[in-house]
Amino acid sequence: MPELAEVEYYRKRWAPGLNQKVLRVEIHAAKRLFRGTDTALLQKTLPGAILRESETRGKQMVFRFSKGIWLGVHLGMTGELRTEEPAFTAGKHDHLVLCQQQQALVFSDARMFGRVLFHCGAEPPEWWTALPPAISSDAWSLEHLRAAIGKRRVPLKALLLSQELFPGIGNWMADEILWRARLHPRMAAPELTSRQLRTLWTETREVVEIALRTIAVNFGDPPAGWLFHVRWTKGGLCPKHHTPLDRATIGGRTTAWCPRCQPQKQETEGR
DNA sequence: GGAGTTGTTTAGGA
DNA sequence: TTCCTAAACAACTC
Repeated sequence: MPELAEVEYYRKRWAPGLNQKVLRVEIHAAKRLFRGTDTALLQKTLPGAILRESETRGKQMVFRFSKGIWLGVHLGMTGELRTEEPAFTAGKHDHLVLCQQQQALVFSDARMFGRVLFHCGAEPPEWWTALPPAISSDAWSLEHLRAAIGKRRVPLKALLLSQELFPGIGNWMADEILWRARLHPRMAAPELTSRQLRTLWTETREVVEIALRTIAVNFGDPPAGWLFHVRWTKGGLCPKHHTPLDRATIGGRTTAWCPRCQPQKQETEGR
């Protein structure tokens, strides 16, 4: 489910556990969610540690504890965070449970495309520091985007799904951005006029900003009139012109677009 | 029963 | 080497 705004929403669901000690850890250590993670160290170190703060970057979350502990969580396709009663016992898909006095912090993920990372030390782990600049940050400038895209020939849709370039963007947000920018998902970056590139940049930031204002707060829907509301429905219509949406697999993912707003052949739209 | 799912990673081809 | 694509991962819903 989660793209950046949903990730932010789930991060906050563990907020009740801030400044409280972890008493006990339940873990399905053999699951692939923990691939590459030192689960023995996690189980040994986390009890007694106090949850201090948390942060998201794109789809990646980090929870920082006392004792220099960094717990990374990626939700994959079906992951979610929630809290339960302190005496909660882990169910089939509850792969990590941090039991505290007031509540249990639960990470569950049915499909297990998610991931848990663990690091212990004064310095932040490489998996956190190496993340690209956030779309809402000053560093994610038009120049940054132009340079990062380079001459890449892949369809725009595939570019938008690349977490290096558009951290936190996923399938539905990519479609939303291209629809608002009036760009066909199969266009390639080198075909864009400088004006179209600027529009792509502007609309990316706009969609991210609005999504964080709406979805991240209470898991609400994006505003009315967004493609989001029609992109999966059979016979979905463009919110602007009520034109039937086109659909195809682009960049390996199901993509919906409006043939009228986003024509395959872009007319020269001036400079 | 088959197809499809808001995500990454990797093997292998061009 | 670099860039790109398709398949794989796994469980659930329609």
